[in-house]
Amino acid sequence: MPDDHRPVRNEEEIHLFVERMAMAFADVGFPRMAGRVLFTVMSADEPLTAAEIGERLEVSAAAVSGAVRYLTQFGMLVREPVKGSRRDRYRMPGNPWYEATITKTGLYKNFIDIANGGVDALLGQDTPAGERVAEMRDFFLFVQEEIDALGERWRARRAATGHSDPAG
Amino acid sequence: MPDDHRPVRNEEEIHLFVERMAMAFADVGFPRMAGRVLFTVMSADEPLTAAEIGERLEVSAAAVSGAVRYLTQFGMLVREPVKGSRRDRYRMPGNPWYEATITKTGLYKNFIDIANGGVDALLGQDTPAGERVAEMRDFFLFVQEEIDALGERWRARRAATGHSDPAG
DNA sequence: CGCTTGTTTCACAAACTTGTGAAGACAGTG
DNA sequence: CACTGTCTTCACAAGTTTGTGAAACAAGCG
Repeated sequence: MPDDHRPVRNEEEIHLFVERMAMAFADVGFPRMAGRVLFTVMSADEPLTAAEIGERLEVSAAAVSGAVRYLTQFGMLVREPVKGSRRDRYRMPGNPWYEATITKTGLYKNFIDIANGGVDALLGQDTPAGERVAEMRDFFLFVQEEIDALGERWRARRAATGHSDPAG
Repeated sequence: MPDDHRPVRNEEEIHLFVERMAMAFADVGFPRMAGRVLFTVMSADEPLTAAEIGERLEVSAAAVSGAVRYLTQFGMLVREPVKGSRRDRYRMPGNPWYEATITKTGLYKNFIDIANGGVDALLGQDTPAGERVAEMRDFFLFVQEEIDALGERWRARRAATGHSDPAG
């Protein structure tokens, strides 16, 4: 028995964090179960198997299967076969997914394109309606550009505070 | 009959814009009908009555009622009683709602708070899990700060290109 | 090879969302 | 003070989403 004086994990509080974070993500369109799985793995010190994820969340294997398929598709989760076992392990990628998610998402790109169509349909900016839509488009355009630049500043800041830049 | 050579509105295309924009907003959690009403009013040159909105969208008065209640709550739509009539008119506010929506929304604030709870639950940043969650929190914190500053830059830019700063 | 264990797929059930019609409330008007 | 036109509320129906259990599938092991 190792003489281990570290405090033990408060699984209850951790689970609360997982559920809250997943819900916050669900509120902005992220699939519910995918969020729960994602943050379960994130809050584990070791990579987890599908069965372990299912246990911790008390959900079916089917639900886990669907969620990890979704998550690995976008590189938010990495699947690792375990040598000499049928099980796979799941872990967080080394490159933080949220950075790419926020900065590369093109969230506003969609708004901009549609708003552009609106300006055309409204015969340019010479009407009150056209002017309003054009202004909205310009704002989203501005935000999109700013957020593109933001990713660069974040990486610079992290490098300055002594973080490496690991790959997934 | 006025000798008016302006091209006429292509209502079909305009409606397409309304529906697309509403759907794009719905995809990020905005109520579907509220979006349709919002962009219908936005693409009208004159303020509209509830009945007119209902006609254009071919939806019930009940649906319009619910949507405008939602929208006026957040100042995205302004309700104006019409003198000598029981009808109200709805128009876009002078202060563009999207600016406040994006910059003041505290979208990331929520993530930050929850992630903070996660770091606590994970006993600080001394574990792999705690470190991961803390890094995510720091990123959202960074983004939130940047977006706060972004609003200021946008207003400065608009002022420079000769826009006034009207109130709602 | 068949057995055992773990994963994926699929049809379905439960829960939730969303918009409707109908009834009710409200405010000007004659 | 009833009438009329407008807006709001409410119960419900239709459509979605979401996760489950069961069955099919896959892969190591004896």
